[in-house]
Amino acid sequence: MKALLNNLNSRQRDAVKHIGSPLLVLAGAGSGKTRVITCKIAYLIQKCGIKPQHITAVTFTNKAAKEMKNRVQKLLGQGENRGLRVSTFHSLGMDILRSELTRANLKTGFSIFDQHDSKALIKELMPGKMIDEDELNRIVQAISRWKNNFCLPEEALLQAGNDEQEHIAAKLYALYNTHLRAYNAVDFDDLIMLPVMLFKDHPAVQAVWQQRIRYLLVDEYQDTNSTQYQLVKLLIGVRQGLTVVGDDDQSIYCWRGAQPENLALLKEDFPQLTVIKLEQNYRSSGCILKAANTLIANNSHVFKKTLWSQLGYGDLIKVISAPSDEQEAERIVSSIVHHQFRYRCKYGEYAILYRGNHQARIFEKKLREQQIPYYLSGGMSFFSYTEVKDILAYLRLLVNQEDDNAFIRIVNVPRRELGAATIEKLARYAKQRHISLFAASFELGVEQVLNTRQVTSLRQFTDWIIRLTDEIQRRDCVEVVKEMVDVIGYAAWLQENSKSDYAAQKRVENVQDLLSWLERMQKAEENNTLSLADMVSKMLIMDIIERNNEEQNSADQVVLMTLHAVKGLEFPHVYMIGMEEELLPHRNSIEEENIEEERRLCYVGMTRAQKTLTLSYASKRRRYGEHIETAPSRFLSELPAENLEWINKKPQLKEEERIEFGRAHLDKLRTLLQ
DNA sequence: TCGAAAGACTTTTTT
DNA sequence: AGTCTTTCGA
Repeated sequence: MKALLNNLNSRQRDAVKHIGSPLLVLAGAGSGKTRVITCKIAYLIQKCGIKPQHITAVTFTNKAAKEMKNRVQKLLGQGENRGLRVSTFHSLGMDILRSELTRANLKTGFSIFDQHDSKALIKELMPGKMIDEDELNRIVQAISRWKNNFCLPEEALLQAGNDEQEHIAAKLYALYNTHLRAYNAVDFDDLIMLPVMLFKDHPAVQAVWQQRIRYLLVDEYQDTNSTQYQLVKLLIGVRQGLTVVGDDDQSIYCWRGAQPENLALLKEDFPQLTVIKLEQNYRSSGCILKAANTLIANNSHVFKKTLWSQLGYGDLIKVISAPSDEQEAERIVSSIVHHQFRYRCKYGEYAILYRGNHQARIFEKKLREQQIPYYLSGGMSFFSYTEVKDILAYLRLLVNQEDDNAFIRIVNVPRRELGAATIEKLARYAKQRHISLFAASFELGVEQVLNTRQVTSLRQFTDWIIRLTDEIQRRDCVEVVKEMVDVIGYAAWLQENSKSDYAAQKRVENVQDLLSWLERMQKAEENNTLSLADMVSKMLIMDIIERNNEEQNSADQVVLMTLHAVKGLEFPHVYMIGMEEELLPHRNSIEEENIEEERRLCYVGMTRAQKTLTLSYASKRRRYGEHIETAPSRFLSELPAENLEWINKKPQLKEEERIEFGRAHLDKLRTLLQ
């Protein structure tokens, strides 16, 4: 215990020991916030006698949750963390819903729709044949925004007023929700919103959960949306057991409803709130930290804070320019090769960071040419592979036969002579009778709509599914699932439908990964009580790829990642590429005049670096196949010149650009002198 | 109903 | 440039 606290600085220690009232920890980048949270959990258990099952820590990503769990385990003795809940907001929401199915208006095995499913459903519901993709996206976003702001369809309709587009979206919102419920399904946003509704409607249920969670810790608080904050408030009630940790400078998720204002709002909602700032940075060299501070000083702030570091000044920040995106990649890769050779570093110490996923492609190519091992993060989620979605759709249907989306997805995969035309007819019939496609297949009425052959194939399929659901009850469900994959001949189907043998093999592997993950999940559960339904829902909100990360993390590979995905991580040597106007800041953000979030994104990237930081840009870039002239990012000119080292000579600026560049510097000097 | 080939569209970030 | 979609012919 002593050792536990001795490893902390005084501010961190205050944060850990503060129990009496709600606490807000404003933790700058690299100031040891995860350490504070994990130590606090250990402290609550060991020193305050709070049982682990009464403590819940909430994070935003499964990765962060996992990391936190591991670190707590290391601090505590064997078995001392039994019952401790460290989860994402979404899986906490799911647990709440599962504990109160009936009152939440759900049935066992409810499906979780991801964006793809949701989008497909909304598309179905949109009137008119001509569907404008932009409009669809707008509506999907609008609905998500409403759910994130805890705005019910009725309110949305009222708010829409005379705005025709909003009105249409609000109407669809209501319709979409009705259909979700009919499918016994919820979407991602519902996982937060429905628990809030549940608590509001049933104080008794709320009380149960308040008993269950006596101390709540929330990580990355600046990323919470309104609905999530409401959930936090409902869980806390009048009790004071709350610690939230956040950093308004690292708020980069406003576009999906995050409200960094929630940090300031805490002060109003909890008048007894204590605020502790963590400003000592343990990560980056002085030079990097100073530059990052200067950059972020250009943003407006509610909470002032200045990071400082006891680490040495370190190397200057390198700026590399290149005539084209291709050469940019070449220069960066060769810079890594040289550095790695000269200083005997591991490849795993380097990270290449960028704004958009597509930027990785060219770097992949160059790294492969040089035979440098790399790890590409993000891009494709494991669950977005068609083969994974297919098998998952089978599982969803086994668990929840009302899930029409799952039904449509796999009814003819592999081929069962039940093509689009047949399903179309079935769907029309089901709609008229207000029942699911699955249920419709058993009705006598379908025999009028479909021909004999179609009916036979259809019933063959649905009967088979029924038999399987029955078997799952009686036998080891993972075994049944494995057999099912064999029976449908899925591997052969993949072989036929892949472009190359290699691709087919990869896809078969993915399916096997999915199955072995199911198996592991089943075994991990103590008394083997996990039903298939539980496993499917768990799986849908957890990304398997994150599980494999562990192996990948320990492998010695250069990391390629988006600036969003890199939050929370650190690397000895960081390369930020594509430091150009229209890219960082992104052109859409420039249009929306949302430069501050882009600046924070840049700040997050810079503060990942421990020893060296290299920024690069190209003056010509390929976009949609054509060459575009680009300009260096304004953020480069916001950095203090004395912290930068231009590797290639500064590109010739046009006269007006040079004046602009100089003016920016003068402005900065002036503000510094004030 | 299915496959090949032309054509359209893409790039913001993700639980 | 690369990927996903639509179209046309069998």
